[in-house]
Amino acid sequence: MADPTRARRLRPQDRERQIVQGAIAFFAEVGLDGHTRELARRLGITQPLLYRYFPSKEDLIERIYQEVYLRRWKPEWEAVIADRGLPCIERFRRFESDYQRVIHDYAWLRIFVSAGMKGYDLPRRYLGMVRERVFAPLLAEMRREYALPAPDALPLGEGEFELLFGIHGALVYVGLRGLVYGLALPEDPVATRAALLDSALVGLRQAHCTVVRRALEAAFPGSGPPLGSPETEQEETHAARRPSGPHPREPRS
Amino acid sequence: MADPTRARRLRPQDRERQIVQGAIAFFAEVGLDGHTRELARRLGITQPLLYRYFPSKEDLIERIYQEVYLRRWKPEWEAVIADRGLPCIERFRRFESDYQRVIHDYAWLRIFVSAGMKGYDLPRRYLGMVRERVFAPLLAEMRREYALPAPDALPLGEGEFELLFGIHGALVYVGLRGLVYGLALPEDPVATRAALLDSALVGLRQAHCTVVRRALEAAFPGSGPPLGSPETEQEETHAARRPSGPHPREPRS
DNA sequence: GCTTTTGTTTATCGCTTCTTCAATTAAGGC
DNA sequence: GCCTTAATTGAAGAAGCGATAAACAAAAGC
Repeated sequence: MADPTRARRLRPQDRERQIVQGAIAFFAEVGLDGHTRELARRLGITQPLLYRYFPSKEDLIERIYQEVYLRRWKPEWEAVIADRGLPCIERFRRFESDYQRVIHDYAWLRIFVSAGMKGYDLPRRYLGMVRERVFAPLLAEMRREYALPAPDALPLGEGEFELLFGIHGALVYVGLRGLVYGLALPEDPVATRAALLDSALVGLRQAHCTVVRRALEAAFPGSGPPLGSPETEQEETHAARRPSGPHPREPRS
Repeated sequence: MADPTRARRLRPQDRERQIVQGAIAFFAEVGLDGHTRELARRLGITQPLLYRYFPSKEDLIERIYQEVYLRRWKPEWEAVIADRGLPCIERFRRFESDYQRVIHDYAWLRIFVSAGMKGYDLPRRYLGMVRERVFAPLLAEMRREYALPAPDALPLGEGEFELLFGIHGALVYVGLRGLVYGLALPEDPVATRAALLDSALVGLRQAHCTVVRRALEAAFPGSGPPLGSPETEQEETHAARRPSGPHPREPRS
């Protein structure tokens, strides 16, 4: 007879999938400190059954990493960066547009943050991948497109990465505010991020050229004419003017 | 005789301060799920002594909120926003410059994130303060400076707040990467944020005018000439051109 | 110097944690 | 319908949690 308190007998493959999916939702909600007993209760199974499928809580979490982060990484992201049929700005726009759509996810963001808080190195490794596989090649392509020195002549600088991470962070923050800090999400987060992204991309080329030109000047003082073709030579960026700029200075730093 | 295993007898005032400071460092490191026994061990006292000073763990945490967040809020932040002797962009620059210096702190950021993960409403309330006490008045001042409709004629829109939160988030992300995700911090985080901020501020006025003009058009279709004086009438922002822009479109959204 | 006050610890309660192992029960093959 | 296989559970161990009460010990007052 059907005992409603007893879990239906499933094929191991199905049970495992159920556990993994349930664990993702559960740990996303309560953090990686969540208790296995509570997880089992939510799944409608007993707690020892979890240990039939995963030798330890840590193994289960490792599996979650595979499922949520490594499996959702798209090689296309690296491909679009290399696509010389598009301007670099557009390549970056497409990357962020899709990347943010993937990570703007309750489980993705919250487990990522929880792992960071617990000192696991998943977030460090993952963002390292973004940096090395996406941002570094992109910056090289931007150097090329903007007629700046190649990375082997002038290594990619921290400031260049920060330009990309800055835009990246602005977009991630939309999700953090809603999914971690508990504020109301924008009515249409995708459109919000798109608008933010477009608006930030406008000044990227200019800022990149400025950063590289300054690094170049620091490395080879007084060498040659200014590099990097600002094809629409607008006003110099605020940053460049600041030291002797027209704005009133702060009384005390 | 001095028993090295026994805690020195302190004035309650001193002991309390010691506990609070120790608890801030401790919970920042391990998260708010940290155990009171471990906290006591680090302080060199016994665990029940904590309960002499704080009736419960929750009370101790509440005290930490006072100390780390409410006490560090600066009324000057609201004052600088109202200072009509400065351009709005400069007011915002000064606010973020100092605000980020305050929150770019191991304990500040990590306890904030931990509280968010645990569903406490501190982060929600705190960011609500930033929104209502800083961003809302600033947007009103920007409307004024840029000759846009006042908020009582056209209420502040989500998109305007997102412009400010976008820049804000880009700066916060510098700290998150280092203090939560475990990546190497920039060599000089203050300079990094300053550069990021300056670079982002360049396009803010333009973007704000665009957002408001669009909201205005949505509210009162076909009413009058374009408002908001783009005194340096550069190219329209990418965002505005996008729907029929010259860039190759993505094959499938 | 003795007493009073109070900062601090020892011992413990009741509950929960992750994990294990033998017992139980359901499904599949013949 | 029985038997084999294996999915699931009950019970329990060892350790840990927040919190409490009584005992101890160091400083302060007379």
